[in-house]
Amino acid sequence: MEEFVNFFKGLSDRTRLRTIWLLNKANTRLCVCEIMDSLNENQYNVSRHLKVLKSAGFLKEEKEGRWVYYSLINPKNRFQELTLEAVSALPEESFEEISERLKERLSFRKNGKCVAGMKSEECYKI
Amino acid sequence: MEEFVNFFKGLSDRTRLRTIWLLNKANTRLCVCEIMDSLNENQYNVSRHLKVLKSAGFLKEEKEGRWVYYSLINPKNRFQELTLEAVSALPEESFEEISERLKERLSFRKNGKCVAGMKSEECYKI
DNA sequence: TTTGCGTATGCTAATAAGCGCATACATGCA
DNA sequence: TGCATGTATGCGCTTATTAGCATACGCAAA
Repeated sequence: MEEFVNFFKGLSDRTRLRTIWLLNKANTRLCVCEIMDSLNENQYNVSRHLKVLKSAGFLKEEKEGRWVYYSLINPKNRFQELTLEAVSALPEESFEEISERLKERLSFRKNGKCVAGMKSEECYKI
Repeated sequence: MEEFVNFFKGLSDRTRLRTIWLLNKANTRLCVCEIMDSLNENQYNVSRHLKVLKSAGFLKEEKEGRWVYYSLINPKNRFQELTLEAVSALPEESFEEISERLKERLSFRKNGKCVAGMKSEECYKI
């Protein structure tokens, strides 16, 4: 029971809901700095919310050098599956900004990997 | 956005998640005392959580004499629909107790209406 | 109109959640 | 080995959430 409550708790915060939406939209793993820039949130909060989402069973992480990539776990059951579908069904308009920024941010990848780092200003200066 | 977060917040509490599950299971409106007894929670907490759920957009209420009946609102969009489906997909075992007590409690209705009141002991003494 | 009963709510204390800041940790590179 | 950089986390503060208790509200029957 607590498990299910925690699953919903994961989505009960603006930053976390947007994070899940973003990862679902991206349909690929994202590193912390990419999420930061897409959501326009600072590093430590993104990192902390990612931790919450991970322990709630939404995410898995893959470390790669200095970078840590997060991605959605495949749903373990019908409950998780439907919950994530519900997030997918949220109106696109509510996430336009982060969607735009994600697209821009991903364009800086090289060979499918993040190379831009945290100094997002650098990216957008080019 | 806040609306969606609040929807998930509605399900982010044990009592509220069980309430929604119960109303969905019952497939009919339930009055506060029936929910109390089914969940084995006290009156003021049930009442308060119902208020939260109502303002989050889950429930509607119908007053009838001294009784107030709550029921699930028909989903307004695909998001709400899928979220409620997710709740339905939760494992039955986790809700066995409240399911049993609901069944028992509903058996005390007369003409489909609650007449037992809050003194649940009375019901079970018969 | 008084009393009983189902329901709602104000007050308070306890606990949890979230953020800002500083800093620690880890890894790649000079 | 030392430094730069991406990420994680401990601390303190503020705000939100929840439960317990007492009590108020609303309706109906006497």
